[in-house]
Amino acid sequence: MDKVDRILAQWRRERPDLDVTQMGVIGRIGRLRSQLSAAHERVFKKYDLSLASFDVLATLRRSGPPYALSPSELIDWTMVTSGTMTNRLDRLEKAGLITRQRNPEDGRGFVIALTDKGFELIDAAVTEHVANQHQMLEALSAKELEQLDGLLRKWLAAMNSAENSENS
Amino acid sequence: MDKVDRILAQWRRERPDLDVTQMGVIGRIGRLRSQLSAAHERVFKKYDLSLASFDVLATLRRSGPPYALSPSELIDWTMVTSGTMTNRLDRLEKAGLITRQRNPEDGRGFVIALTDKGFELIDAAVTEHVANQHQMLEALSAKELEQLDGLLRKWLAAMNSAENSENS
DNA sequence: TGAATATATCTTGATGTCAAGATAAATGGA
DNA sequence: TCCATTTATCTTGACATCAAGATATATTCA
Repeated sequence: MDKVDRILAQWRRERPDLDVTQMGVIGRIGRLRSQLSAAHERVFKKYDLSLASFDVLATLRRSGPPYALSPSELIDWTMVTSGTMTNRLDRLEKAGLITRQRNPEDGRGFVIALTDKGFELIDAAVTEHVANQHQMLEALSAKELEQLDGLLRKWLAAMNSAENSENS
Repeated sequence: MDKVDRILAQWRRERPDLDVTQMGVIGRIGRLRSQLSAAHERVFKKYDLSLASFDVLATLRRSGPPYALSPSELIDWTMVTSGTMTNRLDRLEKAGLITRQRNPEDGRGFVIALTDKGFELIDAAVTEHVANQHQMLEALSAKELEQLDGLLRKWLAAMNSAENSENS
């Protein structure tokens, strides 16, 4: 009987007309996400990073040489708004982790690139990050992990197609 | 091959020394959460609510008569800081959805209670909210739902106990 | 070629959140 | 009784985010 179960029990008492079966899974996703975020932040802080800055640097790093993308490409990967990305890039530039140069082939755009310092920082951080994620999932067996991944993948695919069919 | 798969593929190419198996599940939890939030907000907006205000009103509603709790109790249920709760209560009070009175039995504390308007609003909103959650999970069968819930529950319990054993 | 439209990014203003510290009241001994 | 500590809540200041609008450049097609 965890906190989510207690919430469901309260609703069943107060609103027996509602079927709150789905609320458990959805509630657990939310709680899990915030626990996972907190666990992630502990590693990020060691490198003076936030989830926001890690996200951008990691996207540049895994894109491969020359470790450079446009703000628009970064927006696509990270799924934030353009205003948020501008703010993230401002901070990273100030910290000397990225450079921001006009795109010579498109005067509207910029090229965001990792500096050497940025490359080294994210490379070290991601190593520890991955080890940390291993720990977070220690409680589940390989089989359970695979099962969970399958279910989440299916659900996510359905959510995405529901969202897309909305604006048609 | 969804976006998460593409991210893993990039890491495997760029950092073959890392085992990124766990990153898939964790990434999907995050993406799912933001899709679910967005889907929730669509209903909340119809009632001029945000996730933040819905959260507080729903906690009061499901606590049962007299639909009143202290800020501390609300903080426990919603897992936000005291500063965040003060801010949420300020807005809800201004909107006439709750009242905030000194606790006659403890001069340090307050009693937060639903107004009639607040009660009616949250009761209508939660009805639609639950129907909305049904839709979000349409893609999974009852069996899959149960399986998913079991895995999430196990994982969450492990994360919680890991967190608690830290501060000991 | 020029005007209309589309695209890339930045700016602005409002919200929501947290951490740390302030304030006031309650409680627990000496 | 009275001081030290604890508890409940609010305040402050810094961030991060989004939506909407501004700006500048590119593209399209009449």
